[in-house]
Amino acid sequence: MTFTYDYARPALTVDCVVFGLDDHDLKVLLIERKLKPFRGKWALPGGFVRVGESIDHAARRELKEETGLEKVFLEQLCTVGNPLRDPREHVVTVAYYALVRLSDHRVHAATDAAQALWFSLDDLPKLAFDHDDILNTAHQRLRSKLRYQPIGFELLPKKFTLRQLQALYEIVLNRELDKRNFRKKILKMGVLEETDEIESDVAHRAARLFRFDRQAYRRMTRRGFHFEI
Amino acid sequence: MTFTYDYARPALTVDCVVFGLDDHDLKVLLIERKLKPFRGKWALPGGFVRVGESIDHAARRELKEETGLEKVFLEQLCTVGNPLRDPREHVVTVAYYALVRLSDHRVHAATDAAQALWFSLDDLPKLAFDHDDILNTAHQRLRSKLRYQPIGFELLPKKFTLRQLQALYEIVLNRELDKRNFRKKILKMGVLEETDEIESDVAHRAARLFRFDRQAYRRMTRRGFHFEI
DNA sequence: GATTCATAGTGTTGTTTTCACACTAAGTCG
DNA sequence: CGACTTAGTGTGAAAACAACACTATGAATC
Repeated sequence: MTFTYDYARPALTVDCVVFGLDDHDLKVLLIERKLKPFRGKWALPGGFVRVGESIDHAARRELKEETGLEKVFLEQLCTVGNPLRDPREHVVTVAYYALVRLSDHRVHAATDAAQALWFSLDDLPKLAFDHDDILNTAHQRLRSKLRYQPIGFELLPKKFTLRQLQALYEIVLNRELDKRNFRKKILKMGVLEETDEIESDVAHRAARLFRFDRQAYRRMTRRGFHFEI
Repeated sequence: MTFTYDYARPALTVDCVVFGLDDHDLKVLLIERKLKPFRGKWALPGGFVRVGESIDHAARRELKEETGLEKVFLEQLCTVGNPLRDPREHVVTVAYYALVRLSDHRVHAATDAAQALWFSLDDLPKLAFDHDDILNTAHQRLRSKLRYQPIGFELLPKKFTLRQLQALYEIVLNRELDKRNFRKKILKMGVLEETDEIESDVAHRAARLFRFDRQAYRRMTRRGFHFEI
């Protein structure tokens, strides 16, 4: 079956920059392409948008199909449509970025992906298409957005210690923060709820666990509160 | 002539939210649609992306064709692709926003637009498609971006008084600012260059004219400087 | 040419926020 | 019980912010 239109149309795809955090590193999920063009090269997971599905849906679907990831925090990044970015024809792609904690997800390649692997951000292969550019844009966006939106909590367990939270900010922002100032600042905001639990299985004094209070955050946001680290 | 593909493709369009500033008001440029669907309704200027042109180019081209505007500051806003947003078929649109000073541009409707008119932001008609949503998103983005990127200068003449600059911020941010604090803050940044001219044709003491020093701004940005009003 | 009028232009002070910095407390491990 | 590791806490100096009112200049009017 084929589809015929009165005017030529660019193809439309979605691509996902998935950031994953473990205890020390920020990584990004890439797939090895099974098909031409760029067969055997590493690329962002993604694929064609189907008629009748929203682009957000397409992004989630492709991410799940190719890497097995689902139910992740996913946000639109930008759309790139240089007509020469794909050697075959004019392909416009809507890029998304996602945040996950590595320990929560097992990835497994499927469909058009020969492999799906986490790469450290400072040890990346050359990517297919203009995916390097997209990845850089996503990394910058992650850094700047982390500072004024509480998206970092997507990268942590439900309950976490302040030390974990601080480490997250230090890894993504790539600079050290002062422990006391950090704690004062984040606690004063009132978006963290102290639980009565402490971490376990540590070989030293256990730290208190906190939880992000999304309700409080939303309430405060409506009243003009501005989150910022 | 027709075009045939193996898989169905959504149509791809661009739409522009053009903000215009006069001395007192922030306005937005709308066109009256000449064609179905929503014939006779007001909408954002925009149209189909052609194969072989970049999406930025498509946005500029459509804006010029339908309203006569060209050489404006134009930046990508977001992409919306709900399959039901257009009653005809699945149409994905890349939205842009633009900033102009009203006095610099005469608009004139053409091609698919029966009229092109500036509307005050608090007196808008109901728009075609989901253009209300796009417009709201653009307005929010303008407000927040104005604070931490020096895009406001796009809305002023090359040389301007500090009073004009402050008025711009007050109009877009919709709150009053203290004259002395505003002047101190913006001058201390060092991104304004004082000219040796003063404004003319005013019936009172004339104010000094300043110019935005883009070079200085770029230099400082590379060194980690962070613009913020 | 004196007066009026409108806007330009300027400083100070108290408050808040930021930043730099070091020790004690608690729990584990041997 | 001593050594080790991380949790948890406060203070002071510097910078940024917010609130606030008067004098200076030039044009217009009489």
